[in-house]
Amino acid sequence: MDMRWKKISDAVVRRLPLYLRVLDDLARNKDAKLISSHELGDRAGVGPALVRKDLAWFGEFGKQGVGYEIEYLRLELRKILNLEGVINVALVGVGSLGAALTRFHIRKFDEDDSFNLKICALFDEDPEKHGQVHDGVTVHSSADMAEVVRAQNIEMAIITVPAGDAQDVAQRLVDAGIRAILNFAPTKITVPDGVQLATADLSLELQRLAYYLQDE
Amino acid sequence: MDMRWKKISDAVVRRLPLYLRVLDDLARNKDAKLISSHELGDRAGVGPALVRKDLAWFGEFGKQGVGYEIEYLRLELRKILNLEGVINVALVGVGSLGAALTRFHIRKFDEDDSFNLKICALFDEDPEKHGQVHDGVTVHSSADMAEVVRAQNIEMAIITVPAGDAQDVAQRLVDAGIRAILNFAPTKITVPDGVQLATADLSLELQRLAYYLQDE
DNA sequence: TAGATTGTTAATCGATTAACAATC
DNA sequence: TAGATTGTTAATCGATTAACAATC
Repeated sequence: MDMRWKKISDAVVRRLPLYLRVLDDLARNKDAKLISSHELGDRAGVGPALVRKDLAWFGEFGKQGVGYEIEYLRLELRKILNLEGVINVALVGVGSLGAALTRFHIRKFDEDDSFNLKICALFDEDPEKHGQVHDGVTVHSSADMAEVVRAQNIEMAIITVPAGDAQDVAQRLVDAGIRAILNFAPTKITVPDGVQLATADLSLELQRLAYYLQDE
Repeated sequence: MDMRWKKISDAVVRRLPLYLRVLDDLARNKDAKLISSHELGDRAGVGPALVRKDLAWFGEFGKQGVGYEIEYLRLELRKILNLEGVINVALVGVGSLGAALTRFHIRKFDEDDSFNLKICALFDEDPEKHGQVHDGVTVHSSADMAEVVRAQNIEMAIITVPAGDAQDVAQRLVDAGIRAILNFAPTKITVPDGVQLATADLSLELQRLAYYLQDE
């Protein structure tokens, strides 16, 4: 059942959530039962051949001459992405950004049935914040990280601490058993092999955009 | 003076802010005067050959047998990235996320001399918010967008409105003369040629991370 | 059946790495 | 000088696109 003997490239994995989002939208609106690689590609911003090649890594989901059944492909993609059940997420650093992202996420989780990532614990160094509840989620001491992660079966974490603390927090998360981290702090952090790291570094993005503002 | 006859690939441009950050850090700490492509690469997470090749697109900045002068390369990179002067940025959608990002950015702008992107106007549909001031920045009506953008010489924008409004807002920003947009809304938006779009789509990133949590 | 679209292979394109002459 | 490191070319690697037989 597991098609992953040939390691799938991250370039492919990055497009799967894009496809899933298109399918979720179509399923919600019940516009149609079927979709071609051409239309799925158009909506996701990807070429039709690439859509077919990406999906083919995981199996044969379409019918020649017909296309892909939206609801079926949607469920298969959720299986592939490991999004069938709820995944519990922790957030470390309850400053204004951390609190805002918590609200943003809890809202998305509540409103969107197909969004299965749930922030279920917050951590902060500041003892003043311990016990606070933000959008229904309790702030814990960073000292209790390992314990809370285990007790609440947390698998993923978001880092929103100041840049100087990010590497240290990442290490503590890894020690607590976390294997996927989304880092908002504007600094490079390193994690051991086997731990996945995603970066949301706004400063870098904005600086890149500045390049394109010149001349032309 | 302009080395950009051969269009530089975005893969290259994305790494320049990474190099710049390393150089900014080194310049601040005055650790050394010189750096080799090997060490710069290590600190930026890039191979040494690639560092040299990236820089070579824009000129010859190093000395054989010696390396790169940190302060000189830093200033050259700032020129290349168009970060010599302050770039004015607008933010549209003053919800909790927009407000938090504003605070985050204003703080970084104030604290870090080498960070030249300044949020100088906020926009929101809600008339209740017009005239509010967040971290020293005033909230304007979206109806006044074109006027404020012109008056304050705004070149870049950040979108933090709900997904359903994002495409519409993007179009209005483009109409107002904005040529670089960072989109936080969890939806695909399209912009005309010549307008640069960066995406900070947390849902997609988290869903991608979920993939790597399985098995192994 | 005729038309459409998949899954897959081959061709192309682009990005990274290795190697090395030039030279500080 | 000897050792080190650049800038650049050639080789490799990987990802995307084109093409098409299979088949619904």
